[in-house]
Amino acid sequence: MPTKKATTASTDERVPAAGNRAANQRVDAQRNRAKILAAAVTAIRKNPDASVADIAAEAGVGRMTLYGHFKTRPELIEAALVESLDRAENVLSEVPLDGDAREAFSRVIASSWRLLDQSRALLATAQKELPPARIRELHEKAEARVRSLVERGRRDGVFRTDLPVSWLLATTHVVMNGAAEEVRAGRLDPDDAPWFIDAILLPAFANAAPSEGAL
Amino acid sequence: MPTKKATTASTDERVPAAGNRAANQRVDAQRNRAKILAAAVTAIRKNPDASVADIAAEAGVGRMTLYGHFKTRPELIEAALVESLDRAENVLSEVPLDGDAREAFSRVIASSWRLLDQSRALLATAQKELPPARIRELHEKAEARVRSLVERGRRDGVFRTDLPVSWLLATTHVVMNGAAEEVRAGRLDPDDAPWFIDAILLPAFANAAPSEGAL
DNA sequence: GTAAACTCAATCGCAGATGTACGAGTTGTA
DNA sequence: TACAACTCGTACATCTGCGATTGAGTTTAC
Repeated sequence: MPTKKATTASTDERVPAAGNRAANQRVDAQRNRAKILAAAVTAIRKNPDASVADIAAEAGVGRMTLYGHFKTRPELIEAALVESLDRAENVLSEVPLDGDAREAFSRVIASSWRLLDQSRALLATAQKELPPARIRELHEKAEARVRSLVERGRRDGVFRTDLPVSWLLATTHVVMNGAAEEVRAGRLDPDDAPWFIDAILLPAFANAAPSEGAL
Repeated sequence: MPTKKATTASTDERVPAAGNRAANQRVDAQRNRAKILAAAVTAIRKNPDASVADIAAEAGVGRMTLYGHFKTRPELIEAALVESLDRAENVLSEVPLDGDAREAFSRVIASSWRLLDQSRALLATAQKELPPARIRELHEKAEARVRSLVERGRRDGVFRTDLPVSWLLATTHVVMNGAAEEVRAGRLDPDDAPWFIDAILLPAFANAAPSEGAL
């Protein structure tokens, strides 16, 4: 019996944010834990198939030290994803969403696209090893933010209503990912990326002008 | 000593396209070869990490039969990709590119996006196992077709010129992939997909109308 | 200063994939 | 019909990754 599902509803007190952690964990252990999580993100970005040993090496700790903090590989991946999304949430919650929906949308994009670039390799890995429900759950907060913004833009009459919101969100997602890919390939300057994304998405999402009509 | 590299410089005459193949290969062998190539595409689409054994099973042949046709896994992947792109090329070469650039663009999209969906998993796998130069080489034909169309649209004044062509092509690519992803997730009807893609890309690529300006 | 917590190297068993070797059965072709 | 080509199962060697254990040494906390 693989004992695989011991992790699901385990009484592991380390996963929830913080507070009880400092009580029984030594400071160097906490440091190593943080180093490992950061290393997971960067190692997987370099090589999506990075092994646990690769991540440990990237973190500068022994493989067994890593296993001391994370019993299994999926547990490590999940913790890294949670941490990554938490940081993203902190950044995004600072972005003001009021005013013109188009301008707010641009602000969100400018703040989002780099974060997305950093964690998308990790996300792809997580999708292979974590249950899809867990993935969705972790992404809901970030997606809800953009969704409500787009919906407001539609109510305000500046965003088109002839396409489903889900398709507009999906488009936003892939265009940002595409920009990240172009940057990586050296065909796009990172500083230009937010503008390039805006230049595609704003006309694409705009409510059709009465003069030109569709197309 | 593992004697691993005895295979490297073999004088295998089977790789080059065709012509000498029918001469010394039996018809059932050719059929099996075709079955294997088709199976590679579908198996990898189902599971991007499909093993050689998985592909052989999907093809309904033994693993050793597969190895009789393709000495190594990369050789199999490359052959499958070449075959897949060849079929795509056959379809796309039928699409008329004259007339209004926007309409021609829509026609290309309508013909492309399903093909792209079918081979994108294979492409992702190939990118892990084949040298990048080879990948680029195989894609040049298809990309050149769309590129020249976009460039003509710019000369005709219907497509915008304030963004690099490479970014427009990259956007086209990711939006089509996004549509494929939405279809797979069940959030988008396959029959609607071409229209949804058009609805995003045509306004995004349109030369800015003088009445509304740059939004 | 002592005990507990932590780090980490070495080693093992297990599983899965690739590629090779052998060999016997089957089928197309001349 | 007879031969060569082809199929394909079994078995094997190799490699890689995961996860566990042992048994140290080292650092932190009390």
